[in-house]
Amino acid sequence: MKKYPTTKDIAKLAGVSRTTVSFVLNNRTDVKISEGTRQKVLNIAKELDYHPHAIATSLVKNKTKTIGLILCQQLESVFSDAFLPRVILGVSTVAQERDYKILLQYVEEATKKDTYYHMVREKRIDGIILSGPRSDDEELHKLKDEDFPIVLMGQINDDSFSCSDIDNVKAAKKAVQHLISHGHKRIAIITNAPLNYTASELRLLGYKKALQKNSITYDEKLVGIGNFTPQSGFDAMQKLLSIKKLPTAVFVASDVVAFGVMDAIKKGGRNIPEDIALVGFDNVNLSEYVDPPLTTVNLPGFDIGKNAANLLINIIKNNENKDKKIILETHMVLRKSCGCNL
Amino acid sequence: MKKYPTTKDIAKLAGVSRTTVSFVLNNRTDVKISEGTRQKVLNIAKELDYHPHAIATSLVKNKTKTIGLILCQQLESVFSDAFLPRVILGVSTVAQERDYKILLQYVEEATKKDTYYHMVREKRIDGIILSGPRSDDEELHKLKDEDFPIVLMGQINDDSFSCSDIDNVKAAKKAVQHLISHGHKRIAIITNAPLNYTASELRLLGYKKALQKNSITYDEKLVGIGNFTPQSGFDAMQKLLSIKKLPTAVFVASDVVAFGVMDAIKKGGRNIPEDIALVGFDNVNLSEYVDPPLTTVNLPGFDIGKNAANLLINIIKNNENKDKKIILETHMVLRKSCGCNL
DNA sequence: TATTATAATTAACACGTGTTAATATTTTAT
DNA sequence: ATAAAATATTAACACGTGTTAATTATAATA
Repeated sequence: MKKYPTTKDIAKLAGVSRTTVSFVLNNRTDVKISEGTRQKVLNIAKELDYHPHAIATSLVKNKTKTIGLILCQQLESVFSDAFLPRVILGVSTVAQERDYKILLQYVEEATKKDTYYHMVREKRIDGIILSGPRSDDEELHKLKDEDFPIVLMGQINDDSFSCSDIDNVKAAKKAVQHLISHGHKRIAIITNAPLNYTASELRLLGYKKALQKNSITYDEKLVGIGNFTPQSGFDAMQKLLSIKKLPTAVFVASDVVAFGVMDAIKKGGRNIPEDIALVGFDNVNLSEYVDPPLTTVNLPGFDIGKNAANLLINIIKNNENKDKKIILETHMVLRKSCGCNL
Repeated sequence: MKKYPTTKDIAKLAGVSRTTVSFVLNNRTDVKISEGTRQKVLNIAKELDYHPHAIATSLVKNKTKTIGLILCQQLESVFSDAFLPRVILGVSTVAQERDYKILLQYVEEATKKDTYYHMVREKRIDGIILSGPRSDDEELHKLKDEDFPIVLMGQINDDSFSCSDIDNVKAAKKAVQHLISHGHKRIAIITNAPLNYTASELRLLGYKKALQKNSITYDEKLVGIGNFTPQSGFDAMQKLLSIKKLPTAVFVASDVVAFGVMDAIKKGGRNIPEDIALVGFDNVNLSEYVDPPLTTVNLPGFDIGKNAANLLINIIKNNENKDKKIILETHMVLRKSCGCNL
């Protein structure tokens, strides 16, 4: 591989010290450099196509200008994740704007021991964005105790963390309320994930609140548990179809899971929305194209990613409290599956 | 933030030199260390919870143990990318196994000037995996000239690059052949992307080859151009539906685009596969759950990612030629949209 | 002209690590 | 007991940068 020029090379060619070169290249206004040497250095730097050695800079400045993006997920869910690309894009966009790099790490729930904590202790990164946080994550609390900059995408039951998220309770409540406004009274829910996932728990809570507000009694038999995949939705729906008194509507807290649900309903010989109305969650790119088009709650992945990155970088630069929360509002996207006449 | 211990601290506590500490921690077998001091150093390191400073190590070793994952995509296509998560997972899995980190960068086609070339020159990474390479990418050729380790995910018309890919021609040919074996003779194609994308061009070529082999004349009117999104498929299909003599089958070189195509066909009042049979490409997670389930070509994203990472790391470690290619075979996933009776 | 203030430059150190070559210590052979 | 060999340890440098404090060159003032 090619050997690239250093400030030493520039200094030698310009006939000045390395210190002077450093001052010029860093535009230090507090120290006087004659315009002559200044231009000489800049020209030579340009001619050599000089790029500063980021590693060396990191070492001396004790800052890597790199944020860790930690993705905690079950392996299974990765393959049906329609959300990730836009989140990454959001984080990436802001990072690029603000001159940060992204170090990416997948953490598989099962294998996880010392994983991202390592990256921190190795001093490779200045802060982390953690997607899919878990309350029982020891590494997370260890880092928190060491006062390391952290932003969660999602939330846990500890209010002292910064996070970028949506209001899951409100969003779910709104979705169920919509079904109720269509006249439904027997409404089932199929969650996006097991209930130890905070988002899943909160969406279920929103469901309950909507029922309560409309004096509909909560019936545990109408609760199915999804697991990120269409298959899990298919299975949960089949189970629901086997109970005596069928629900007339289902709130599925994930579009991807809902696709499996739709399949199960059709295979069971029922029509959507006539026999069973459906509302999903996420507004995945394909929801518009399934049959019937899926009414859903928009999950602004791009913005969540952007907010997380901005928040983290602010914290790193000490411009922000370490417990600030950015909670986005969501809106519903009305299509045919809920029974709306469009 | 906390101040973490260094080898200096260990040395002081153990009453030995920093050099000795370094020898012990690096398990240098070529240099003799008495078992006593050895244990003493190890114990203290453990007690202090010492982690080596990766940045400092990088500087001295001139190796970052980090690979760049460069994602060249149009912004638009990110939002309907069902492929990315599994690719990332593949790369990540291997990287973790082989003790490498991943530096992620999105490169938007439009904005791109000096982007990932910077990362290289800053010496942040030891090699790159480039997804969505373009033949006219100057940065790419500059890096190549500098002998920098590169692996492409996809291919360009320059045989000297290493790559991890599938045989697009063969795969597309097989897909079209399948439609022909169902008795179709008037078969349209809707591409996954504009034709300056290599994969798109190659799949079209496979389509042509299948026709040729079966003595079906190629008709340009039966070629639609997709653009990653369902919407583009919808539009292209509507155009196809407007010609006099309709095709009886369509090969859509992307499942996601195919979802739009299906929508257009249904809205046009035709049935799949009775009026128009369909084969897709990618085997996206949802293909199984649309109506009818989509017959498609399996695109092994996870393995492509794994192969790319393994290949790159081999190149970095000088265990591999810089022009090695790993081309995976694909298989078809038969469902109902092609007319198969399952 | 001598003195002071200001502008321009640099020597020397720091960051945390790996490595080479030299030195100190112990063991073995004569 | 002494020389030689083997074992154990470390001083000193290197990686490429930023920064402080000191030095030199120039301009302004008394």
